[in-house]
Amino acid sequence: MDNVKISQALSDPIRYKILMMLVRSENACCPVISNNAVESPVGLCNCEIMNELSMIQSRVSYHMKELVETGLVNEEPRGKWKYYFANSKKMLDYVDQLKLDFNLE
Amino acid sequence: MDNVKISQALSDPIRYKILMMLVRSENACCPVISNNAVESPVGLCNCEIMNELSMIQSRVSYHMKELVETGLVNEEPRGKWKYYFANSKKMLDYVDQLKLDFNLE
DNA sequence: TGATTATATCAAAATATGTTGATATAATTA
DNA sequence: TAATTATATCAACATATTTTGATATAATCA
Repeated sequence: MDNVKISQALSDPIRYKILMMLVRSENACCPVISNNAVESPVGLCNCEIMNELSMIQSRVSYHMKELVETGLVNEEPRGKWKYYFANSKKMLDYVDQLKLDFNLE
Repeated sequence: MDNVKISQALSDPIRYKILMMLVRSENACCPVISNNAVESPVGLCNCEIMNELSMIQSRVSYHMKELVETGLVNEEPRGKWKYYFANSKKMLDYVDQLKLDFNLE
């Protein structure tokens, strides 16, 4: 089921942290202009996540791919960068399905 | 973090299904009296899960241990049986934490 | 154009997780 | 008490996931 796949995506501490970072970056009131990505400062690119979490590049790529594949994260290539955005809709769907499956609330 | 551990518990299709079974068994309006466990028909024992899912005994034991360790499931030994109960409180805590971490609603 | 920069992908290795059959423990029943 | 039943645990194996370093691709910059 879809919720099992999403749980699996959330079950890695690095991916969980990355998701939180994406959410925060999108909710920042005054988005930071970083890495020359001036036009659209929301979202984070591979290299920003890499620096933030002190991870090597291929490791970041791997985890971002996992997140994108579940639909929890959307991507948008911009020049030589790739920007990532949390997909709140998907997260809400996950939560709603949990409520149904486990009779919550 | 706690939510990562819980996501990991939910990331196995068998465990996810078992949790749903426990929730359903507890919400049944007319609990089924099964397997001689007459006094307290709610909850499910190892052997019932085993039969229901056609799994060998050690496999069920393994998954129940995982679920109990996260707190998603509580156990109560009764005679030679062990009964399991979904812990809705824990599930709600999980959902609430998701909402906080991912800025939902 | 050539050098640089950002990301993707791959194969190998490391690590973690799940499954099985065997055996152990402990309560129950005959 | 002996046989039966339910569950736990263990070691071996199978499978899946994560990490790494190397190499490839493609956009940008000088």
